[in-house]
Order: sequence, then structure tokens, then C-alpha cells
Amino acid sequence: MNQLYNHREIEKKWQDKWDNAQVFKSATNPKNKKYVLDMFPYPSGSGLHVGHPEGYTATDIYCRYLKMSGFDVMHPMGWDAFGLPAENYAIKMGVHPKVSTEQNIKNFTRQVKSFGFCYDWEREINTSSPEYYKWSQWFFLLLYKRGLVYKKKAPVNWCNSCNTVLANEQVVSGKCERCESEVVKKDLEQWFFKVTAYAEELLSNLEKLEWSDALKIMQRNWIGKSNGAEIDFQIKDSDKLIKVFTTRPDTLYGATYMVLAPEHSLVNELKDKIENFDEVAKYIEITNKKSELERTELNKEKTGVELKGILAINPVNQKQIPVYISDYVLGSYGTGAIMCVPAHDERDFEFAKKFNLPIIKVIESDEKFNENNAMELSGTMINSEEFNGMKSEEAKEKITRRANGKLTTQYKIRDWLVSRQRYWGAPIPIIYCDTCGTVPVPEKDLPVLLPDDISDFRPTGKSPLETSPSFKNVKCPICGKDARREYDTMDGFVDNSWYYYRYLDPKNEQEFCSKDNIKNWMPVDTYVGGSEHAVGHLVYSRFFTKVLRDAGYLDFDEPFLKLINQGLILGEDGQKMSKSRGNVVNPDEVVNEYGADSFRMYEMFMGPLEDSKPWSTDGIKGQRRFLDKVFQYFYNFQYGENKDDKLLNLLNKTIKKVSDDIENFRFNTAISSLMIYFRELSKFEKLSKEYIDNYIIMLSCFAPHLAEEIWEKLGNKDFVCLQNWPKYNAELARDEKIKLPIQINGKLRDTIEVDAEIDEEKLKQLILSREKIKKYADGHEVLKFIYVKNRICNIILK
RNA sequence: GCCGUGGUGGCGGAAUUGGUAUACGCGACGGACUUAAAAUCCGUUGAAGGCAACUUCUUGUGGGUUCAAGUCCCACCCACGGUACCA
Repeated sequence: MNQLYNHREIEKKWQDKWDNAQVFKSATNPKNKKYVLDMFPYPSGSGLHVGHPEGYTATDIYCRYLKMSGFDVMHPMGWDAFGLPAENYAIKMGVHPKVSTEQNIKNFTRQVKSFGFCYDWEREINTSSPEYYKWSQWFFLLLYKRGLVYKKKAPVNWCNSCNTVLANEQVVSGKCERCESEVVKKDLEQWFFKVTAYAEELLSNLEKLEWSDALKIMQRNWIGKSNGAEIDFQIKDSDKLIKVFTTRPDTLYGATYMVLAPEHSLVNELKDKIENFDEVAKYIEITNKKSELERTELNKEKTGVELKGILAINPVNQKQIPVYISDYVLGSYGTGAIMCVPAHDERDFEFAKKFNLPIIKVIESDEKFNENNAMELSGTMINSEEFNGMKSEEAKEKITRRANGKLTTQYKIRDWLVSRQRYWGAPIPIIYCDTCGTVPVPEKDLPVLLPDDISDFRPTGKSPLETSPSFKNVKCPICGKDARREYDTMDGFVDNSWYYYRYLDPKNEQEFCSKDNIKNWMPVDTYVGGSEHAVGHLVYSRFFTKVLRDAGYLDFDEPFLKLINQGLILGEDGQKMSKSRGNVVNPDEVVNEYGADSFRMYEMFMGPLEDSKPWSTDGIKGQRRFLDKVFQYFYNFQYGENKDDKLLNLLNKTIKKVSDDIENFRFNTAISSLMIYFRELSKFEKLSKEYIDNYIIMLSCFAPHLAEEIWEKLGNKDFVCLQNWPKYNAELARDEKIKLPIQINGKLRDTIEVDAEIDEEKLKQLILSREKIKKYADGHEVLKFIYVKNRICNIILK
């Protein structure tokens, strides 16, 4: 009689039991700590995506394994609840963001809990709660105190649909990462965090992290370090200078013109001297109207306008060269102005061709130099007076000195724009007083609460906080006179740049986290999440940690030692899951129909964690089938005294394989070995405890509910998740007899079972006397006999 | 364009890091059970040829190194991800 495995009953039962017994509570005084962190989710309105439990199952298996192996594990979960998605959802549904966020968190909690993950729920955090965002505001003040926050009017990314500014990291190929509308530039006064102050360290410390090379390279490119020189060009008949940054000071003798970014301040300063200012002004206006996307469009023909009447003087040879403005020069990088060497820079070359500017070669290289291209390699100097004949690399420093320039370094990374003209975020803790100016809110007055007396959260381009009378007016903390608060709120990324500290001390009202707790648990040993945060969250978190270190709160440099990026789970059609494609898989339905254990097993079995892979409903059925068989087998099983050497050998191999695989996050092959062992195991009716218990313990990481149920059925006390992880015995895992493949001239012709310790000469005799081999070998001379121990044998015949 | 990752059966993938390619799972086909279907169980399953034992071919393409290549080297093609005139 087949006994059905009732996942709904069993999973609920064990989740409650774990809860009541508080088995996943983390230690207060860890000796042997491991901090395993998941990227916490945005509690969006659409509920959990099947991609979430992929990473969460991976860390869950790992944590269960670590616990059973004797480690004190920190494994928390929480909600990244502030930010645009939560607010946009609330506006759409016509409710207060607080209400919808609470609903969503409730739903997410139910969903996450349905998988039986071993989180310590007492540490749950919610970034939109005042107890949490008080400390986000405190971080703002800490940075302010340390000179790492400033307010500046600057051209910033503006999303016309979300009606707010965006950080560079939130602009994806010229579009808003949230709503995909085109992003335009606007001149606005905004708050920035000075991430650039740590650019060099953010770059150099990457080396000591156990992150994938791909991810490190992404960060390296984002930080974008370039070594070069700053050189001043005097403007003729003026006391003004054009300062340029170049990575190729060696090409200075080849500079035939200069270009300023259209937004460069010199353009206005030189207004009176520019003979064609009308034309120039028109060009600037057209540029301003362009969206970021249009301006950076690929293969666009170069445009620009000469500043007539303006000439710059090359500091090395006093040559007078024309000055242009063009949108191929960015105002935000370097000095916003460049010297142009068309012979040795592709973009300058294109521009020079179009405007008929002279092209002077100053470097020769062995490589062939096509007349339709710029030669961008290094080589030997020519046309450069006393530097001729010198290696160009060597000339860089010498020419810089000759030009009175200085060697410098530039980074692509920009300071982090943190102001948002939206409601659902932590208010920026700043007060504006007519007498005292910009005044930070005193720490004792934190948190600055989000006001409740706002009815309309729709984005208008100005923060909705401005419409709240209770929020707006405040007394100046210094002089006590009437003042007003900053209306803008902070980017949600501010909240999630430090959440991994708060988990360690979530109820502390005096500090963001006590020093003891930081010492006990940080840094994070293993961090798992999607690669979409490669340059945003992961850069900001590293920045926050470095600031905390310099402020004396901690003594390490990096928050996340090891990082694993799980791949995307695609729809059954191989495309990215989306509502419009109709290929979204709802985890609730899957858990309800097949159970959390089947879901967990399936997602781990799909393939390597890091890979993107398509969902398959048949695939999850297969896992359910396997678990059914396991349940079936153990349902009526009773321990006996029976032993079997072959099975014991396989058990020890399986323990080794599964342990290694879990430590390296290779869960697909771990499950495969668990299946292979079960196939052999199930051939026996009775077996002694070790064949069974060790197996159930291993299985409990992957299918914890089922494993507990079987464990209990077999009459065992206590939870299976509190058992010790099995140790493998190398002696028992070794094979005495091995199957050896035999090749003749590299082709497989035979296999032979031999003693593992057989010596080569004996083996050779044995093999050459075999009928199958004789058939090939007779009449041929054996040129070579290759034996790779326990691997293969290859006979080379003449 | 540049940078990165990857191309293995009908599908997801495995391969001890240079040593029996296709483990494990899915699907498909055949059989058992059933009035029938589902579920379950047993068997077959890279391709081609042969009644057969067996033979030949096969890891994106083309070369190379080696006793031996999915794995190493060179060239190319394709897919995915990142980036976007960064001077």
C-alpha cells in the first residue's frame, strides 16, 4: 500500500516545531562564527519571485550544514522596504505607502517562511520603520561630520516619469532602471555622498576579496582609474587658462585644437571675446535639450562649434590652436576640456576630419598605421623637438614637466547623489535657518519622522514633504528662530548600505550596532545575491564600511569577504520572466502543489547556482517523484543489524562528495550523489543505523521537512537539524578493486577489473594476455605502455 | 566598439581539472498493472551502419600540441551579461 507524502501537513508541522523550539536562534557569544547573508528583498506588491528562494535555499543548505558541523551561524532576514518600487505600487493602488508596505511585508514573510529557511526571525528588520531609519539618518550625520556630504548644484540625472533625480548607478543605458523612461539632465541643487574620496581604496581592496573575477572587473571598470597629466593651456590675450586632463601627455606636440564641453564655465566667461556667441549659445541650447541617450548615441557623427576669436597656446611649442565646443566632451569627467591629438585619438581624428583640422603625427609604431585611423599605440617620438627618438612611455613624464603640468589620476566613479524628491524614504536630517544657514539635525532629535499629514504622494518634481505643514516648519537647533526642514528624502540605497550591521543588534536604541556585536560577527563571511547590485549596493556598502572604520567604529576594511551571484531563473520559454510574456512562475502555487522541499530540491538541482537557467514544471515533478520514493522507503522501514561493504564504501564517498559540494555551493551535483546513494540503499530491506541516519542528516539540508518527518518516524529523538554532520572515513571510501579502461592507440577497446594496488608489470602481462587485446596486438610491436594509476591504460602499437 | 562569461544528447546539465564524454534528472519509446486513463513499476534511449558480436562518427567551426583534448594553444563564428565618446 503506497503511503502518500502529505507535504502540506508535514511542512507546516515542522516549521511550527522549529519555531517553538527556537532551533535557529543565533548564539549570543559565538566562538566559531559564520555570518551568512542573503540580499534582502524589496517587498514588492507582486510577491516573491522564484529567483528569491534560489539564493535563499543555497544559503539555507549552507547554514544548516555549518550548524551541524559545529559553527555558530548568523543567518538573518529582513525587508528593504523604502524606495521607489514600494511607493509606485502604493500610488497605483491608492493607499498610503506605509499601509501597502506593511501588507507586502506580511505577504513576503508568509512566503519566505513557507520554505522552512533557518533564519533567526528575532533579528528581522524593516528599513522603513523609524527604529531603523533613525540610524540611516545618523549615518547621514556621521558622513556630514566627516566632510563626506555636500550639497551642490550640478547637472543630474532626472527621470521624467518618476519625477525624481537618480544616481548614476540607477541609470541603465540612458534609461531609468525602474520605469525605463529616458533620463534627461537637469541642473539641480542636490545632496551628495563623497564616494570618490575612497575611490583608490575601493579599487585596491578588491584584490583581497573572494569575489568572482567578472564582478571585480565590473567594479574596477566602474571606478575607472586612469593615470595621466593635467596641463594648462593659456588663452591668447587673456589671463584665463584651459585646464585639460590627458592620459597621453606624450602626444602634446600633436595637439592641433582643443574642445570644451558645452557646459564648461569658460564659455560664458569668454562671452565677450567669442565673435560667434549666438551660434555657440544655440549649440549649447540644443545639447541641453538632448536626453542622455541621444547625447551618447552610438556612431553618431561628431558635431561642434568653433569659438571664433579664441586661441589657446600649446605650452610646449607656443603654437596657437583653435578652440571648439562639442558634446563629445563630457563636462563631468576630468576638467571638462581636452587637448585634441587627431593623429593618435580616434574621436579627435573623426572630429578633425569633419572640421578639416590639421593632423600631426608625433609617434611612430612598428604596427601598420592605416591612414583612415588614428594610431593609438605607444611607440617612438617624432615631430616633438628634443624628445624625438625617445620612447613615448618615457616621454609622458618629461613632456608633462616641460609643459609645467602635473601627473594626476582620474576616476570615472562619481559622488553618490542621495536626494530624492519622493515621499517614501528617510527624510534628510537637515534644517535651513536664515541666520545660521544649513544646520544638521542634532543626533538627540533623531529620527526625523516622515509626516503623516500628507494625502497626495504622487511625484510632482518636488518632494511631497513640502506639502506637510507639520513637517516643514521647525525651530533652528542653534538660534531657536523659525526655520524649515530639508524636504527631500534619501535614496533607498542609503538604507541598505548598512543593514548587515543592524541585524547584529536590531533593537539597540543607543547605537546602530554595538561594538561587541560587530566584533563578534563581522565581517560577513558569505554573501549571496543577484549580480544586478554589482556596482550600486556593493560599492556603497564597501564605502560605508570604510567610513565606519575611519571613524573608529570597526577595524576591518571590507564588509563582504566572499560573494556569490546566483543566476537568473528564466521562464519555461527560456526568456526572462515577465508579466507581459505571461511566463511568470508563482512560488506559492508551486509550494502548494509540490511542496517546499520539492521546490528547494528542484531549484538546487537545475544547474550551477551562478548560471541562468529556465524553469521546468516537469523538472520539479521529477524531484517530487524522488522525494516520494524516499518517503515511501522509510515509511515502513525498521533498523536492523545488516551491513554491506559496498554500500558502506558508497556511503563514505557520498559523505565526502556532498560535504565538498555544499562547501563550494555545488548543490546540483550534491543532489545527484544523494540520488545515487538512495538508489543503492533502497535495494536493502533492513540496514543498521549508520547507513540510514547519515543519509537522512545529509538530506535534511536540502529537504528539511521531509527529513525531520522520516527521522521522527524511525523513532529518533530530537531534531535531525540538530545532529552532527557525518564524518567520512577515507579508508572506507577507497576502492580495493577498480575498473580500468584500456585503450589501444588512444581508442577504448576493453575494460578490466583489477586490484587498485597492482604493479605496472603485472598489469601489462594481464592485459596483453586478454583475448580482446590480443586481437589487436598480435603481429604488432608494443611501442609504449602507458599506465596512469587508477585512471587509464593506453597501449601504443606499431 | 571595448570588457566579461559561455557554446556538450530532444531538454536542464555531469565529467575526478589532460585520462572510459553524455553521471543525475526530464522528456520520448516499449512493456507490466488497469475496463480505460492518470499515478506507479520494469526496460530502451548521442548519431549512423549491422540479425549479431561489433564498427565508424560525435563536446560551436577550422587548425595545432600530446600516448591521450570537452578540458591546453592559435584563428574564427554565435549567444548572453556589463559598459557606452571617460580624453
